[in-house]
Amino acid sequence: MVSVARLAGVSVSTVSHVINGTRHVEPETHRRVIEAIEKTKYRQDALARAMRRNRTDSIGLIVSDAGEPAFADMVHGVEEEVARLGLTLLLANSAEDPVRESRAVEALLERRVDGLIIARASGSSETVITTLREQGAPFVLMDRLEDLDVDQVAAENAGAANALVDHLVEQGHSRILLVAGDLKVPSLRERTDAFLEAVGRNALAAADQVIVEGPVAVAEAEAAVMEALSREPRPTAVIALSTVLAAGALRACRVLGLAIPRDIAFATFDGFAYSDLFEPHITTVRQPAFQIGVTAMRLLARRLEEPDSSPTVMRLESSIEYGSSTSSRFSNPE
Amino acid sequence: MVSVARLAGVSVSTVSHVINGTRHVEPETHRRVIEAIEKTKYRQDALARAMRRNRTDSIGLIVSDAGEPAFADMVHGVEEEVARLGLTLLLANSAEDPVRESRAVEALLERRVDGLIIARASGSSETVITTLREQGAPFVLMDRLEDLDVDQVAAENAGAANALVDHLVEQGHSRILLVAGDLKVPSLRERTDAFLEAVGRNALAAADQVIVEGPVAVAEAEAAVMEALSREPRPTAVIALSTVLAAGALRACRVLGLAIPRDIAFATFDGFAYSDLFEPHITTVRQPAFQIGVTAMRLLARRLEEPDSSPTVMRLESSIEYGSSTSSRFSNPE
DNA sequence: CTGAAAGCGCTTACAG
DNA sequence: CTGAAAGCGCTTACAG
Repeated sequence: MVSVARLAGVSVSTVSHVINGTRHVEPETHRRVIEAIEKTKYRQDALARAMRRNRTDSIGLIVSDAGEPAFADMVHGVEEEVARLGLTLLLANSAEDPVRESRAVEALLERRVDGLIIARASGSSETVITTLREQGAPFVLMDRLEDLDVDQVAAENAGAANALVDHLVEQGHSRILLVAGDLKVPSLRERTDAFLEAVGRNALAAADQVIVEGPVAVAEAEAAVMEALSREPRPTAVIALSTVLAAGALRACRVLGLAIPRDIAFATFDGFAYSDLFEPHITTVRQPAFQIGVTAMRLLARRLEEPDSSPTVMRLESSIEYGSSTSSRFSNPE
Repeated sequence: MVSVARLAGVSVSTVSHVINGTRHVEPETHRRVIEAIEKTKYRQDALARAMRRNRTDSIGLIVSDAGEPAFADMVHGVEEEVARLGLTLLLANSAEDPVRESRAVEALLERRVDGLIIARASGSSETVITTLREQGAPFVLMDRLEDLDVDQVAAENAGAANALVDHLVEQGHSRILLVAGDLKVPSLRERTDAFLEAVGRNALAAADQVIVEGPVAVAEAEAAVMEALSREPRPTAVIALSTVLAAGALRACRVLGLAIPRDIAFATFDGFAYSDLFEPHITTVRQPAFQIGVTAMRLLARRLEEPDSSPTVMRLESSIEYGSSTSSRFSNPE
């Protein structure tokens, strides 16, 4: 910068003002400075700049795995809104690991992102929230909501879970296996609670329902579902609460030689990419993942503008794609 | 930092040295400093630190879409190695858009990442490379290699494409539709060239082969394949060169009512997540994506340590998963 | 309309 | 073993 100033025969203040357009400078001087910038191949040092401005025009996004379809779409949504606002996105995966999540938060905070969007990891400790608050960092919670007075956005889980159970009951099922996974994850907990409520509302025998709680990875889900489906009387329908759990459960069905829907009905939340192209067509609850991402970024933008506005919690409606996997007519209703 | 120093009754230099363990300090003094740090809830300012050190211990990774299965795995590989090295990863999607790619490079460079790993976007302009070189930023090219004297790593594409054609010929096919996509993408170009070579080697009539060039998005691929499969004589086998192209091609087959493999054989590169769980089982070339990510980070780490070592270009072997989609026996060979 | 100078929060020779 | 001070590359009152 000083060499630019020298070459243009002006002060560094003037160079700074030319670059940032922050005060008027004579056209002629302006031209000389621009020229000098090009000649010296000068690039602004964002670090030094951020240090003075206390802003970086960048925001951080942490999800457990941007490779999972639902998160991938949320990321796309955030990206779209970020681009529209002229900001930069720094993305990090926590791999569902609280330690990596904390590290990512620290790293992003250290890099002075202006705000953070977080889909918290399962065992995520409260210190993450505490850290954020202590630092006074604006943030919004995405997908996995807590009972906290902060900005949050996620899919409306309860209604979809209810509708799914109603659908299965209509198809004549009364013994359902719920592959619930890690109930420390708020979204899974919500879906499970709604499932239980729907079971009661439909007057299904509580003792006939099986809930597989705990598995996180595909292999764990497979093992747990194998076990659950080996007991008598066998459930006649499966609901998996996430893509990973569905993958494990499907693997278990295959190993046990259970055909879908002939031997067992199957439905899932989130589901698989391009699933319309493959058999079986699995009945799937789709959350408006892209829109959730967009909304998260909008909430954050508002928080940045009005730091003292009262927090908003938003729930976006999910929809259900019905497939042959839950059709008792053994045919594809599509 | 100055308030920590005051509270501990020492100089800021001592505080700095305690934090970084960069020189010996009396145990008693050390204790007082630590205490003061805790009492003041002091956090190091990474920006100021980076500014002085000229290092940030972070690296940048740009892919077109971390949501695509192959890239997702490469990202995971990079992440693993990054974690092992105690670094931080900043991830960005280019959405296959040269403008966004440039912006991401600028943003990461401005944030002073120590190095960059890039899977270049399709229309990626040469200025990206030029910028990187001008800045003297260490970088490695991943997945999409160029004829440049820089560190690079990707799957070995030619051998796999050759083997795939041989396989189809063995199954009796002689009219193949290659859904090649955007031939500006080096990996697709390599696969296409190898396809052509294999066609020649197997003495197939060049005029019987159809190459669909151009489509990038799913819908574009669908339209182009629809067209290609509507002409007579119809190809008896399809090879798609990427996940997205395969999705479009499968959609076209479905619209045309072509069953796989009964009416047409189908094979693809990269393929779908959890594809073993669904029908049809599509013959798929799997690149060692995770390992490619790991290797990219290793190459970068070496570059950081030895800036003047000569560049390495690495090719990692792909493998082929054979599925019923290319089985002329109409049965699942698994 | 422009410049000299303070200061952001650190690190690191230099001196003692 | 420790401190005073220069300097990293910027921005921004302050003065003219």
